[in-house]
Amino acid sequence: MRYRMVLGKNIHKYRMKKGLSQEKLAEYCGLHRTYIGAVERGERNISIDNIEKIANALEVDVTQLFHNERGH
Amino acid sequence: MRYRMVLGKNIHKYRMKKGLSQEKLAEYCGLHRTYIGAVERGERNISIDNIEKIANALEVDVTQLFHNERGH
DNA sequence: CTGTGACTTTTAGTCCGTG
DNA sequence: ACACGGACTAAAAGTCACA
Repeated sequence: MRYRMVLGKNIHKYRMKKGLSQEKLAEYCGLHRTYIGAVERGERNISIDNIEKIANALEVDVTQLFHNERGH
Repeated sequence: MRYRMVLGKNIHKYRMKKGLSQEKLAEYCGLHRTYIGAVERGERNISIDNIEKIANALEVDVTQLFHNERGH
């Protein structure tokens, strides 16, 4: 199960891009700040409804959150 | 919350494309057949780990399951 | 082969803190 | 501002009998 890690990394990336704190993002999507942190670390098995909420708050498409940047 | 509907439709589509029954797909991804059915109908708020399992069983990328075909 | 309602178990998700 | 923990509540996971 490693897609939750990809998701966490991407949430972190887009959150930083918007200059938001975990607290602010949590506020925008109606979730708890400790939960956002855990998701970014890949510790939680997040559900699709919440993935959608976070994507909306970050103003990105859901598919963008699943994009796996491997590589360099 | 409507991404779970998109997901359900796509799971159904790719399952049909492979000529699988809900039972067979359930067997391949280690889930229960009634659960697969409920997900296809958009009744369950499925988590990322299970989305990944289903994508693997269908041999498609996770992002494909989120692709929204609109259009007539 | 699939839909549905009911059900129990597990975990998501919250809220209180700490360093 | 973030990581992490414990305790708690809401909801998802997972199963079943029957239509």
